[in-house]
Amino acid sequence: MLGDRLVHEHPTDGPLVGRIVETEAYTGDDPACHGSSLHDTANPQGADARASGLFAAPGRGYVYLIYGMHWLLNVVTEPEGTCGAVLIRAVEPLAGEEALRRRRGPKRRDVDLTNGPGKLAEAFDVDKTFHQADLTQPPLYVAPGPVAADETVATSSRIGISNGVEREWRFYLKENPYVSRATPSAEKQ
DNA sequence: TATATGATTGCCT
DNA sequence: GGCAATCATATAG
Repeated sequence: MLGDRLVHEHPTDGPLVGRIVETEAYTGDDPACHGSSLHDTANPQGADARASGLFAAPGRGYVYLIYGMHWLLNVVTEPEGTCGAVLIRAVEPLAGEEALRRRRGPKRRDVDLTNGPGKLAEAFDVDKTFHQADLTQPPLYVAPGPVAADETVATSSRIGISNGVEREWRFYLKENPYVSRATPSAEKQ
């Protein structure tokens, strides 16, 4: 999904477009995944549990409120009935920057608009509205895009989790300045 | 029904 | 570099 475009045809701010430069993967047998407990135990398709969205059909949105203040945007990737999704952690603004900046606040630097999962969700006006929405159709969708020849896809362990840390399922474009800097040191290549 | 915790960010020292 | 904000979901009583 790196290089793909995240497009939000916003009703008042016009088209907002970002290039995906950082992602993380989560699946059902992964202790860091919200659906893993369901995977092991109860009925996975339980009606309105938060994590049930992870078992939806591929291409659906999985939007999750973390720490009571930030929305994280995921795209469900596994077949219906299987738990799995990709977290979009950072994008590079391609269009609608004025709107992104206005929503994020006037004193944000360019890079600070979208270089984190909570930041990009706020900038793109993504919230629970898009939970389980179809991300192959407007107003919010992902369109295929290229990775340039001079760009390097790097991997590392995932950020901000306490389980499954050993899995290096974070993918990002190494030279891109819009990749989140995570917590200080633990950057790998 | 009550309490603990997290796929984060931003403001504090 | 450290910590508070704030709420949906999970787990305990």
